[in-house]
Amino acid sequence: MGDKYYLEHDQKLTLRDISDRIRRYWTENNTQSKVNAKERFDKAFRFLEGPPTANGRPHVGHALTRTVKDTVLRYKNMRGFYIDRRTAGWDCHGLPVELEAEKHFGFKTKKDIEEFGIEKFNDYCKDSIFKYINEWHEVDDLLGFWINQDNAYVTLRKEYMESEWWALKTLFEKKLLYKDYRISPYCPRCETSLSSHEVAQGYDEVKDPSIFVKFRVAGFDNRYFLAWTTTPWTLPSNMFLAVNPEIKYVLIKSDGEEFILARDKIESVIVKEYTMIGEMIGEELVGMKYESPIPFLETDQSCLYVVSGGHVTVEEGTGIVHTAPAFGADDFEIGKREKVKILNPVGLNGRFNDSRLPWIGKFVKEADIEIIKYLKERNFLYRSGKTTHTYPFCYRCGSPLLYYPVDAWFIGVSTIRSTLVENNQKINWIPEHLKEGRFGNFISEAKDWNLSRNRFWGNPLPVWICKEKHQFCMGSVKELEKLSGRKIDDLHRPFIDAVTFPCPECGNECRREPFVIDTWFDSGSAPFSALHYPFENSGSIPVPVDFITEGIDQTRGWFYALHVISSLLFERNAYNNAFVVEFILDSEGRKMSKSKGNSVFALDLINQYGPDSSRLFFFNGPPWKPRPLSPKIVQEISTKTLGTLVNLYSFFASNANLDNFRYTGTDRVTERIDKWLISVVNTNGLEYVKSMDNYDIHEALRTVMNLIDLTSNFYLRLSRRKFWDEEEKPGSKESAYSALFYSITEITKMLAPLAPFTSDYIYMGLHPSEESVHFQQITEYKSEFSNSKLESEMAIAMELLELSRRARQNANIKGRKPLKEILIFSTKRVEEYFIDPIREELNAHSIKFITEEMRPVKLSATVNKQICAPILKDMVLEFESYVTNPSNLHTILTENEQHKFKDFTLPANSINIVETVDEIYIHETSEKLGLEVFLNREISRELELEGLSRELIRRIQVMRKELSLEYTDKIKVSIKGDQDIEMAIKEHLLKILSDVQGESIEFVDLTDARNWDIDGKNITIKISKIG
RNA sequence: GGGGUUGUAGCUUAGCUUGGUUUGAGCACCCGGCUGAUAACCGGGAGGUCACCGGUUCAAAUCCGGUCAACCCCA
Repeated sequence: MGDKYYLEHDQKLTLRDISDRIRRYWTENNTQSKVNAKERFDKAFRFLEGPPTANGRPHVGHALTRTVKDTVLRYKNMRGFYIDRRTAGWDCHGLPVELEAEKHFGFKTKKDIEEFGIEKFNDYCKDSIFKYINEWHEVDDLLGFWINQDNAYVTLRKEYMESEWWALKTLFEKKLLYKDYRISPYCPRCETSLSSHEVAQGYDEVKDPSIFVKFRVAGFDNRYFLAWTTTPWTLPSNMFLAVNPEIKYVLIKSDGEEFILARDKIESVIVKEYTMIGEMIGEELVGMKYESPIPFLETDQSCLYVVSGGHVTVEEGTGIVHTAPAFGADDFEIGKREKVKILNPVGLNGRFNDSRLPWIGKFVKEADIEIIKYLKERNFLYRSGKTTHTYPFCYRCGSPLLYYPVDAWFIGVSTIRSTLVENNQKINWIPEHLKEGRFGNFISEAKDWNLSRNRFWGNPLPVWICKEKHQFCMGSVKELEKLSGRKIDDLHRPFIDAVTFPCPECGNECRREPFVIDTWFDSGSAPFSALHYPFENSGSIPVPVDFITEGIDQTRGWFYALHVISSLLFERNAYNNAFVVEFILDSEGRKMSKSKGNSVFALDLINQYGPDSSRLFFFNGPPWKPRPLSPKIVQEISTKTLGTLVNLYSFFASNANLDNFRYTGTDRVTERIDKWLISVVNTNGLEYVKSMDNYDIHEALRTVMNLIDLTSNFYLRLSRRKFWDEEEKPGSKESAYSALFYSITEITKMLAPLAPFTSDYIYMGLHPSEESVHFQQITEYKSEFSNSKLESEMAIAMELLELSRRARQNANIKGRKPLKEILIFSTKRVEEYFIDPIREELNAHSIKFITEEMRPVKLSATVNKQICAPILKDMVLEFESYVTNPSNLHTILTENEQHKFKDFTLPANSINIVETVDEIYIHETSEKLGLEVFLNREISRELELEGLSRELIRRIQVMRKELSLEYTDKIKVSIKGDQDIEMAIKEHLLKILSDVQGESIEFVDLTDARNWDIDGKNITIKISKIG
């Protein structure tokens, strides 16, 4: 026996053990950084990591995106690309972090935080964001996510924040960063306005009051405008009623009162009988004065009249819209148009704060009931009820949001819509439909971005204002230091708040605007801020990066922020390829959520199944379709792919070591079936590369799985005897070993980006002198390397084997029983050598190819009486005996168009030609490939005995295995059976002995022998090891 | 209310771009077989209204229109 050149696989080693071993190896050898060493490559692929916040545990969704990232990057390495910016990143700021901190301290309001101290509060925030960083690192390490953690970018770093300041100043100078007083969605608990994408996350169904309110027309005792609202608390702030100038309105009389409302709404609004008094269009109502039903907030301004509003429809309500400019975007616009100072009796905490109101101090939503009661008592309520609709809540704390007028800073995104759309054309979206679908639609109607947050833990808005409203945006730390004359170490609040300077224009003190910026601007700035651009790395514009991937929820989050910021600053797209994945569902197909308790953490997944199995699961089907996480599926894909591959390797290594085989190249592949395998590898390799280049990773995996299946379950199944029998002809073993080696090597390379641990284990086993599969390049497969002729020949062999098996089953002849003869007929050209690989499986003494005439079928003719009876009448019987007489068959067969009988001419279909297969043959047909097989079913005594001998061999082998004997261990065999058994053994003694490594067989019945049943015969066998 | 995606066997899915055998696999199930690599494999069976309705066409899972359901996004 030779030395063990190829690593012998220990069958007890689990996939997990393998990954642990490889992980250790990578760490010890510094493989990760060596693989991506810049000098190894001459081209680059630029990546950008989307930064998570590490204040929560990583779950399966994170494992999924990290797997996608890693797989793509490893593949690109193996295609000759240096991965630029393979660097981790962490998102640090923002409301979610603050909320965790508030929870921790038990704070209820912003005041609590201010009293506690912003510095201490922010310190806590800063500490909490890396609460789970160790678990994130552990997941990345276990999963094999090769990303540089040492140089990770963190959005709270001074340099990072400074780059954002540069960006903001750039926008400020282009007048794209501006302050405005606007209605914004506002959380009264967090006391801050929110951006639209934050609002989007918090819609929920809610029951609200639905009331119809009477507004008395000025100068009439009994005539009212009817308006509808679901927010009674806004009624004290009513300043106008809005009508659509083009809609038809009516004046009606009902129950002694007169009402004005849209004509189309009478039926749905008016509950009692009514009479029509008059009809008009909305325009005629404009300007009419009315009285407020809740007149506490009297104002000397000109208001309380009807205005026109294009937004008014008849879909809901009455066609007359109660307008409180303080509490709605449309309302606010009307207030602006009518040039009024808006009435806002609600404080920033969401409570009434105007002493003229009886509801002072009440939270507005809680005042609804009392306001309804007030209206009712004064007969201003036409009717009331409840309605269910969706309403926005704060996505973090759950408070209902108010639409509230606040000072805020905006980025003028809406002005660059066309640039956004243009740049989107340059992006390859995976899946494609996002481009024109969800993402495309969104950017084409992009709104201005509310950037400011009235909060604490974030990058402070770098804008200073003096009391004359002169504004200064700082574009760098240096600039601020120069103006303020102070050294600035920390840009965070509260330190930055203390920095003031005299206004360069008027000399008054400039103070910072008290906002922090939306944390989405942080992560959206990553392409340049992570590089401290342009203060450092200013050599080239940092966008676009080549590849990013995140979950579908980031379409309007990170993908959007990146796109907008890059378009604003650089007029470029931020990324060339955006790979968007869907959620992983639980095993029942439900969405995972904290509240349902069905979330799976990344660690649990990896610990349960191991890294490679987990990774492969993610590519079982397209990752952009939501898929359930079920143990069965993970198991299945793991066994099929990794299990089979490991066993392929194990088979190769143990046999190659025994035979002292060394791979030197595919030029030693000489045998047809081995060449076939090489061709199949190449054909599948082409498919693989095509799929991977298209980011169809799941299709690439399917291709590799197919290749593994063909290699293992077809090629090796048919070839394995070659690996342990004596060589049939010189070089045939080398040929087989070389082909198998080549196939396994190629498979490991293709699989390396997907299942990096197992692949590396096997690759290094095959190549003891190589450092890692991850240094390798994917083979340049070429279509001219595929031998399609050979592949289609083998397809015919495969089909023949299948036909034979089917036929045996139909005739109830098991595969171990040799057949006398198999006849093969094909309409296509089939050479005898096609069947060489399957000859043994066919198990027949004779296999013959036959021509059509040789097919063992009998033709006979019968009469189709329905056709010929009307023609022949009483001659039918005579015709029948003519037709069925075999001696006339030849004549009948030669007549193609019509049949002649006596004086009659009969149509072709008057005679049916029937084919009967000779009964000693079993017949199976493949129409697809034009193949027919005929299996001779006669089993002679000779065949019977040979079959029996194989049955015996099989049983003895099972017993050898049960005793865990080595291949080389010799045994002696004791058998007791009937005469046939003894005869079979005598006839085939040498074959049996050599197959089972037996020294001798004796016919004795031992008491401790094992009983077997072979085709109804009772046999006892005992084997014992010699020596 | 508007938009997007999906719908093929109990489960996971291929085919749909470009219409053309009887919708193809795997898992699980049943029957049979093979087996010194494999908890693997092979053959057969059962299991499909290709969500539904209509249209175009000689021909529709595939193209078109509509409906329904699930999920997601928006308002």
